[in-house]
Amino acid sequence: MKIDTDVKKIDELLNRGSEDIIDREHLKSALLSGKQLRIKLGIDPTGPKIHLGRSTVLFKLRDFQRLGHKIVLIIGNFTALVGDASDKDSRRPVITEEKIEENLRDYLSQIGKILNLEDIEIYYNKEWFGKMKLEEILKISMNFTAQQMIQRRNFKERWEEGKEIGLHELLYPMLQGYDSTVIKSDVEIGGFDQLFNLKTGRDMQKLYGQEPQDVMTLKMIYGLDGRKMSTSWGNVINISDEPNDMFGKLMSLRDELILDYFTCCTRLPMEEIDEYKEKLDNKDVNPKEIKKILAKAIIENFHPSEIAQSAEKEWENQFEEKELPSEIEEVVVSENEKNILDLLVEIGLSKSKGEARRVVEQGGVKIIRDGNTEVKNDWQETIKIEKGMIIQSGKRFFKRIG
RNA sequence: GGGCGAAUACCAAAGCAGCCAACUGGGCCUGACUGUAAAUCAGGUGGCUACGGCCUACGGGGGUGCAAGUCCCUCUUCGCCCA
Repeated sequence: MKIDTDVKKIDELLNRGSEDIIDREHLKSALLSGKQLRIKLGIDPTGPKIHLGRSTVLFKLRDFQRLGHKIVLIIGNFTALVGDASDKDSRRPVITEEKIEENLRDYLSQIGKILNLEDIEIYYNKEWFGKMKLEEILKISMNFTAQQMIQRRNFKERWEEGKEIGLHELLYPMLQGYDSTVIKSDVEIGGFDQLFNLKTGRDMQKLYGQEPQDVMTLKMIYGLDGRKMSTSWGNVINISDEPNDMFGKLMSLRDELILDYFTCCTRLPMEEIDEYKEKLDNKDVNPKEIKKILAKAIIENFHPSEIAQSAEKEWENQFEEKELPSEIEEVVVSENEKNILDLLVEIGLSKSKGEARRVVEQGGVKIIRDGNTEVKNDWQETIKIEKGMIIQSGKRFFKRIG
């Protein structure tokens, strides 16, 4: 494949959404040289789903791929057993091998939505680490000191706070760096918190007599609520989310985050994004309209554009026109009448009667019959069950009696 | 090997015998406002209930006592310090 050395594209590649690049000049001239570069990304298969926050590196890889460079994925099925500490302030639980296998299957199909998997190299680092001898590991370790490893910010913090740091965690950057020597990477990219690991890769390559890779870390994008995007916070958008769902989540994004999302999670031209920025700054538009464009653009990364369109329409109907969602799950209730709390629990809108009672008392439950909406706030009420009636709990949850 | 300390609900963290289904903050849920938001405000956040209460819960087990997250014993796990 021919390597694209268009300066404009290369500049965008280097600047868009990136945080640190070492060594920037070196990387730029490598990209301009016309030589095919090997771009490494290490993947730690600890969770089954890829969220938007973690997808930014995949978009960046795609940029490299589209210029004709070779993507090399390292599946950290060995290092996952150790557990990288980059994004945790306390020790990550060690994950079982079976679990890793399980996650892995899902992973590739999700990655395939962004990258062209036909033209990619994939390695499992268990291949080499599984066979490595203790002697060799010790030899490598001799080249690093505890002080060096502990410099890393989150180790330092944990050290100072008296939190534990597993000995194995100290080895992690070294192992990740060793991967780079095996696959002879020219560039390694990673999230904003990967800088230390990536730099260790440079050191390792030097030790092995290779030219050190250039490294690029990407800006972090925040979760919906402005905190770091993390599955355990529940503020994530997974790239496998249903389009309608994804649209709704993106619309509830904080306004301040709009531009970052445009930059990092879409590939709309920067000129266009700058226009949006200007409009937002001048308060020329309702930010809502810009968010709609964003939501569509992000969905189009993963789905055909008709689907993004219809997600938008669905959202507008439901939230702007206050119409019912076009698809409501049907449930069957055998009785003719039922106490409202029992009903809510039975059809799955509440997980206990206590919870149902709270929502009812607070006016969150509505019954819709023939287009007439009735708020139910008496928890003792018995509801007559009719086919086709709709029960709504809160703003977002609906069930239809079938 | 020795010493000390900790384990509380989704998370963090109070409580140190009765007023504890457990302060407070975050999260989450509901409502108001709004741009669907964010911010703000109000309410809620174990289960069941004949709405009087009842049951289950403060790492596990055992004990003292009318009464135990709260005291004692023991086990487990974790942290810190000394060697």
